[in-house]
Amino acid sequence: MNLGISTKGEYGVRIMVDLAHHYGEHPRSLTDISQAELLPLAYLEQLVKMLREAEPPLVISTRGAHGGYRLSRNPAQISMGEIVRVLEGPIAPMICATEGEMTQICGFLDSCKTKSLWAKLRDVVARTLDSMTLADLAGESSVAGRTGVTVPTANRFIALSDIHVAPNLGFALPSQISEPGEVRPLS
Amino acid sequence: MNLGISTKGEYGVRIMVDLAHHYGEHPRSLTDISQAELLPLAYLEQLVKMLREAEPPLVISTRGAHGGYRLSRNPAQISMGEIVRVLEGPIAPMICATEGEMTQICGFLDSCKTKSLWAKLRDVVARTLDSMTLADLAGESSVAGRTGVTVPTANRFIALSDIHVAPNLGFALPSQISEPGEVRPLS
DNA sequence: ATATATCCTAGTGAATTAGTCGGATTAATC
DNA sequence: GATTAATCCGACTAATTCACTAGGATATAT
Repeated sequence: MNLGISTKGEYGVRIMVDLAHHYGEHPRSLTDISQAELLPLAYLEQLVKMLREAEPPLVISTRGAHGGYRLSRNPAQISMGEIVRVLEGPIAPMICATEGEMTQICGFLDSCKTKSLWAKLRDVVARTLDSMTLADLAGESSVAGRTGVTVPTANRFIALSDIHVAPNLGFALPSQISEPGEVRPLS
Repeated sequence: MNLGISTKGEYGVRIMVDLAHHYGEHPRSLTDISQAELLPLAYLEQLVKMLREAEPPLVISTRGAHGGYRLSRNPAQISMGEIVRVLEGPIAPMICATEGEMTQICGFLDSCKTKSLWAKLRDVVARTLDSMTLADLAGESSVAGRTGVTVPTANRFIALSDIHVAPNLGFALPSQISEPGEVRPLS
């Protein structure tokens, strides 16, 4: 079981974590990222395209020499759920349990009693991903990963310009499982 | 995103739910199941083979005319996690986050900071699947059949619209999310 | 002008998926 | 004993997806 996370999702998340580490600096080139993460450059180009064309976009590009990519937002305001949805599509254990709409498709089948299982699975995954932000992941030191100790140094990367925004404390998530395209206004 | 649940897992679970529904009766043939569930018989044969050869086995077969399959245990003692693992393999978002052992493989890579995300995802999925039994899905207490005592069905199906269409759920999120959690040594 | 980037489309070998097919074996019933 | 109904078993396959690779066009700092 691979949980549906392909290299698209894996590499894409690593790109975003890398960019989060360099948030506020100059644009970071894919060449640098591919060397730092030991990932094929040409493949990353495809993935970063998805991140850039997402609505709303997750990264912003600068062309030409000394160009590259940077996050479109503060890392604390980019949830892992948003990233994964852009790269892997809507969270769905199977076709009849796609996020948002599944009530109808299998509804006529008595035999389809497994719906609630897949729905629960989907919701639990969605909530888990939506409850973590890029800042949570980027905040972990690599040493912590080696020792196995998880150090969730919460919410670094809060730029001064972002202070007026209410910080996301990671609880009481809106769990907006409805539409990936819709922006949560972070009320 | 398909969460790694292929038709193997989907059909296999439906076989098990079907068998749970006929628990205590005669062996149920795959022909009956395939007609009831509208699934290809020859394909189900492959899946039921996995269920039968699992250690410990999930179904027991009877050959010859009037033969078929029956559950090896009471539905309340078969967790959905056990079924899914048999059909889909160990629960793992990706290779470096396989159940049980993942501390080592990517540990040397500074870049691999996404481990905790996939580990959390894996744990939350495993916990969800392990917390549900066939009896929960079949919608009836299996004890009732054996003891003769009629047990009111406590675990009725939760309508999917209740789960994800409602704007807010009105209750606090389960503690599953916040806990980093260790892997449950699947029993 | 050159080097360094992003951008864009297309192709490709390997693997997986979701089955199908043909037949062998076993057991109940006529 | 023959027929029938079922489990068993291995191999084959079309289609799709995965994980890239190739080759260029365009944009920009130096």
